[in-house]
Amino acid sequence: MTDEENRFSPETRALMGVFALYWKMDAVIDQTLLTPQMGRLEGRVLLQLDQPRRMGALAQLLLTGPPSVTAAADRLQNMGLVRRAPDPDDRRALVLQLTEQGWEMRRQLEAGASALFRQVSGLSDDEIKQFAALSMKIHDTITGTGEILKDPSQTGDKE
Amino acid sequence: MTDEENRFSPETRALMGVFALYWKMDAVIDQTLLTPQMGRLEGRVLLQLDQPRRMGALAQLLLTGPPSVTAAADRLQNMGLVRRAPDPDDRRALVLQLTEQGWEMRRQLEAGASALFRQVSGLSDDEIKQFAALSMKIHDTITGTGEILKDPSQTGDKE
DNA sequence: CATGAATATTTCATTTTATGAAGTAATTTG
DNA sequence: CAAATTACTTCATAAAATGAAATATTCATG
Repeated sequence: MTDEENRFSPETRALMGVFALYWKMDAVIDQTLLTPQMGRLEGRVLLQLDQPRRMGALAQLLLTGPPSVTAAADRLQNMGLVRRAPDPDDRRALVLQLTEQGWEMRRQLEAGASALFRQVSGLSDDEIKQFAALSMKIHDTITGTGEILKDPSQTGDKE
Repeated sequence: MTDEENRFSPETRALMGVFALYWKMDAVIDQTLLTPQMGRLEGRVLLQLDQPRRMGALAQLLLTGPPSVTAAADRLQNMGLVRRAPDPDDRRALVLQLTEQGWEMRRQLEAGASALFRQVSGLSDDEIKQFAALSMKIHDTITGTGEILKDPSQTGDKE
């Protein structure tokens, strides 16, 4: 770490790397890994579908509104990557699940992103492991709780 | 780390955390830290303006096209947060620099994001420092080189 | 030093994408 | 069983990204 960079707080330094990494990955993934008919949101939906999920659950996970999920699901369905199935527990609801082709696409996406991460991050295998451990901790905090903020209006309910 | 999560490669685990963190931060920042008239791109421009930068340099840093930077600069200028100044080295070029108000806004943004990071990451002070060190390494690899990819058509030139 | 090619930015038209309000169907409440 | 709520979709609208062309300046070259 250079002196230049020491003037930033640890939090800021953490964010600088995360943001740079995300934007770089996002741009390259969009250009190389995603088919032209597939936008960023569709990619994110694919990644969340490691298990069947309800449309509403996806909207909540992706921090977006139901109409966006509907649109993304439509496009993915047209590409044959996902299928809408009725939710046995609630006949209003639909679960989105990957087709065989969808799994293949998702696998490719994950593999491509992993390879890209190695290239772009420049970390050694050992550093990647360290980074992964901390990163996973963050992941669990975010997905596990969701209600970190003090303001109750921000804790997941949008309507 | 749970057994559940062990089935993912270190690279994937690294990315899961980074993506979750980014999306969460992005959403909350947009809702709370940015003024309504200010979009995500404007926020990113502000963060890059720790020093005056040319419009083109910003486009390259932000991985977007010149028209987007022009539009963002227009909006920020209308809010009184930035100023366009002629580049002494090249009369075609303009450098964008923060006004006093812009610095204040940027400071707020950085402080707000840092505080938010503490909350959502759930890491201890010590873990934050570790994470920051690795994260900064990634940051330097990305910003320092830019030409990591093998394919020459992807190494920064868009036209 | 004049001319053509390249570069920096902007403008404009177009397409994508996100957002909000209303609509339909099913569930829950009382 | 009626009213209120919830899940999803549709549609209209607003916001954002993208590409092509225009202007001004610089650079390369003969």
